Amino acid sequence: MFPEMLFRALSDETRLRCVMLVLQHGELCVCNLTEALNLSQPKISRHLATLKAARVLQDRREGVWVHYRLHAQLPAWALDVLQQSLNGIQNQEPFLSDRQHLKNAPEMSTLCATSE
Amino acid sequence: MFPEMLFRALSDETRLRCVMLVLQHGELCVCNLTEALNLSQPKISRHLATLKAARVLQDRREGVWVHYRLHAQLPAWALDVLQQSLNGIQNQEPFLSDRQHLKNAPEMSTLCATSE
DNA sequence: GACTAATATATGCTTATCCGTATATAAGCA
DNA sequence: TGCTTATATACGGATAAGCATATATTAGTC
Repeated sequence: MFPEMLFRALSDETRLRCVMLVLQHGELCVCNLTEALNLSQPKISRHLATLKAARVLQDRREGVWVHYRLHAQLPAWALDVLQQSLNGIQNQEPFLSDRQHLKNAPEMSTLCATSE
Repeated sequence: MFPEMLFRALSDETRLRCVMLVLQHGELCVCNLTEALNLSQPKISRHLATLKAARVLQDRREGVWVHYRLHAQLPAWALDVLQQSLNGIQNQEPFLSDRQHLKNAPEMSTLCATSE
C-alpha cells in the first residue's frame, strides 16, 4: 500500500465518513451506512468499492447483506493515521451526526447490524 | 480545514514527498525540494502552491528564495496525522532517497538552506 | 535600465473523479 | 419459477487534476 493511496481514498468526504463509522463500529453493512449518511445506495456502494479496491476496507457477505470492516492487512501506520484522524475530527460535523444517525437507526438495521 | 482537504492535499506522491521533507527539516526552499525529488521546478512549484492553498504549508520569501514550512495554523490533529505518517513511511522509498538527496545537496543549497 | 537567477503562472491537453439515473446481479422465500 | 430486497455496476456527462512546455514575475546586481 503506497501511502498516497490511503490519502487518496480518504480524500472524499463520503468515503471518509464511511471509514470513520466503520472504524468506530468494527463492522457495518451498506444499509447502515446509507441510512447514517443519508445518501443514495449507489453512491455509498460505489465509494465502498473504491475503499475496497484501495484495500482500506474489506467486505464479507452474509446472506443478502454485505458487511464492511477495516482491511485485515492494513499497515499499522495506516491504522494509526485513521485513529488519529478519528480522535481529531469525531466531534465535528458531519461525523457527529453520522454517529448519532447510526444509533437512532430504524428497525431494518437491527436485523442487519451484527457488529458487537 | 475540512479533514478531507488535508487528505486530498496528501493524495499526490509529489506533494506527500514535499510535506514529509518539510516536516523533517522545518523549512525548505523550492530549490532544495526540486533537487531532492529530482523533478522539474514548475512541477514542484505548482504542487507547493496547492499545499499552500490547502493551508498545509505556508511560505516566506527571503530575497530571491521562497521557503516553505508547515502552516502555523495547522490543527493539532492534522499535525498528528502528518507525524504518524512520517513515522510509518520514512523508511520506505521514495522517502528514504529524498532525505538522502537532501543531505547530499550540491553547493547551491548551502546558500539557500537556512533551516536549522 | 539591463541582465541573471529563483520562483510562479499560463496554455493546451489528457486522464481521472464524481454524480445521478438506470439496470444488473445475488440471495432468500413463496 | 417468480417475486422481493440488498447490493453492485454501467452509462453519459460534468468537473477537476495532472502534466510538459513556454512565459511571466520578482529580487538582486551591475
